[in-house]
Amino acid sequence: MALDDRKRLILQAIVEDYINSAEPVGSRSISKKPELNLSAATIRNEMGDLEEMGLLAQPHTSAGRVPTTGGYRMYVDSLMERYEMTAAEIEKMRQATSMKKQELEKIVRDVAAAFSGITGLPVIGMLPASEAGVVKNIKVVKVDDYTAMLIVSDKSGIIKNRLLKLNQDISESFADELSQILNQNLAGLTISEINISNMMEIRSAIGHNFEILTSVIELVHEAVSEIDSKQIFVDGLSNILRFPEYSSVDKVKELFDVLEDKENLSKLIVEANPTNCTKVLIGEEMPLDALKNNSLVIAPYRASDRLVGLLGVIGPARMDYSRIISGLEFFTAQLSGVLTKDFGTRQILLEMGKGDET
Amino acid sequence: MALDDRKRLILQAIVEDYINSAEPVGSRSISKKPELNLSAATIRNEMGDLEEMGLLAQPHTSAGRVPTTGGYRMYVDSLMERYEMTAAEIEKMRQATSMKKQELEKIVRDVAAAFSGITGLPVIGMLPASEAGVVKNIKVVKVDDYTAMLIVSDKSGIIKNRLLKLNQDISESFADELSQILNQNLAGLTISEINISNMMEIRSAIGHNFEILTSVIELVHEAVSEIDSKQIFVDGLSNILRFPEYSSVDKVKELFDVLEDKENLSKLIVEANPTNCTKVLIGEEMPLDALKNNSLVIAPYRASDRLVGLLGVIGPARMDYSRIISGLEFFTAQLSGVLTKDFGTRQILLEMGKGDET
DNA sequence: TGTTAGCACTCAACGCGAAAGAGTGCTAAT
DNA sequence: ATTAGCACTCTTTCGCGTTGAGTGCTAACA
Repeated sequence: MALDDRKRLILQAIVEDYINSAEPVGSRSISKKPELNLSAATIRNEMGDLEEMGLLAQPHTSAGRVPTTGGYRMYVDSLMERYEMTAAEIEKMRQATSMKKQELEKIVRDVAAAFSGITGLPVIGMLPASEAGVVKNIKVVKVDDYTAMLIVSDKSGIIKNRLLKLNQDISESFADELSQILNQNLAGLTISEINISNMMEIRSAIGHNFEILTSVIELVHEAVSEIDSKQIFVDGLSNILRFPEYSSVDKVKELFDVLEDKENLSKLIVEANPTNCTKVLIGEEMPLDALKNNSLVIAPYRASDRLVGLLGVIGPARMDYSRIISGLEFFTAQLSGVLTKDFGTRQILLEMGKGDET
Repeated sequence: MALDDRKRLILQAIVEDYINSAEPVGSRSISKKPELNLSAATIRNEMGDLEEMGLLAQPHTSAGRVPTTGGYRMYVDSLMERYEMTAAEIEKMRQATSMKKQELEKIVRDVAAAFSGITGLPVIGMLPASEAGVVKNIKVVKVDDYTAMLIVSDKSGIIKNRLLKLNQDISESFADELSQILNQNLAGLTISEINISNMMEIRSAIGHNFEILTSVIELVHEAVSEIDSKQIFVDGLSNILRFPEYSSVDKVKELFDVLEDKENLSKLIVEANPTNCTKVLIGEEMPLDALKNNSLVIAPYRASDRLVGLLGVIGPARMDYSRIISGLEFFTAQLSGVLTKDFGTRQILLEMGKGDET
């Protein structure tokens, strides 16, 4: 059976009506729309056809129709119109990205919060996973009496730091010396290569003050592993409570359990694999059984053509795809723009590492 | 009417039964307990008395009794026995605090997560609010080509840092120069005192490179304001979904709305004001109407006698006070121990500031 | 041949009342 | 002072008829 223009219009109308109302839509309410001038009976016939094609379903015999996963898919792929963001939304976005010159993590979190506010849905953010986590440079800086800061940068330009609490005061020159020793021994190594044997070497190089060394190694290791693991977070989780889909606590718990488990969530995002463009996972397309009634829209953000991280929106399958997709693409584009601009031509985040400096 | 020993025993039994079952407890189930050898009828008489005293209430005439706020209060203040933490719980705690030598924030977050795991309740953590946020020392360190790190420490020893992305490479000596200029102009000032006029002064001191300066000032301001505002966070929020008290989404939303609003939450915590010991707010004692069915247990943690921050547990009024209170005191004591030990005799966090060094 | 009005049919949702069950308060006996 | 017994109350549950939205089918119509 062919999906002619009239069927397409009807399907679109049904999907959009359902997205708004959350209630199965009947033939009468569609026949009332002025754009298609048809009686309820005709609509009913068409609905029957659409159901046969697997695009619609009935919760029960005497109910209206509800889009199936396939129906939403058809809508998203070829029916819906692009939503234009309002001036207010654009303004909100601008504000979230205007506090420039910050760390990547803070920028992304701010953007996620703003987007969650606009969509009224939870937003998932993923920060870059570095490649291999190769230590490029380590620096120890005296900050205060009894406190030094350890700054580790890796080859991909990510920077992590840790405070180092000491039992005794150290001189600035000792900090410099320590920096040098650490760099000589650890620069160029990956996290897995930093182990007891390096530690021994460094210990002998220092020759004294064993306690500081142990702490330092511990902290370097910790900082590097943080670089190594991709970070993931969720903002605006409680937004979903507004949807009738989550009127039962069991449903809420099901979703929360997935979203609070970073491991699982990370797997989900990676499986969605939005390598180079916005990806939409609808209902039954979701890889986790617990999420079969939800949808995920996810898109990458970049800094001059290189993938940096991901931003996603999760919600009921009955979400406003048009707004969400347009919005997400707008936001990731903005984010990419900010990152590309702010971090200069030779990207701080992306630079592959050339010379060392200590 | 006096609260004799028998009444106390009965009240205790009722409260504990209700904490376990979440259902109004009837006279029969209490009379079955071997420790008080009484018939249901006798228990009923006593229950009537306890109700008259405002310690129990009936949801409706033919239901069992439920503790009132006053009943819980009596239980917490003078009836309950101290819960002894199990070896497994202590081990979990030990692990959470064993990754020492970290930043305060990370330690507290780890402890909160561990405690949330043990209690199965949301845990609220509050990090120190500094006094006035006086800048003690500012340091600019070159980290990488095009990147420098700005490290601001305040008089109370809190340290914040910001990455500084540059359009051009800078030399280490320029970073040092910048550090010196910033210190000369900003050390000793509070956040509100750092404004346009200082900025002008510094600008004239540098004499060139206006763009870097603007960013630096912005970041200093940002870092100092972060010191100035107390940080607050909630861990394990989804735990509450397990309780029948939150079987309706409205109830969940009510609680979530309060806990997601950091402003409100902060006010709540401050009003609870657990100045020097564990404080329990029960049901109607809660300052917010939306929380009249919840309770909050909150306790301070310290570093050698000086208040550092707070840790709290929030949940239904029907919470296991004995476990929660014992656990929280154990945890805050551990935390205080770690902080006191790790940060040396002259506390890094608490030191009032003596000399400067650049 | 496509469209529409009419109508019987289906099924969830709602409201109502009877029955069950848990627990109480009171009274009288121990 | 305690307890057994009993009438009473009130929620919970279940069954059941009613309602109403919406369908599918058929026959009339353009």
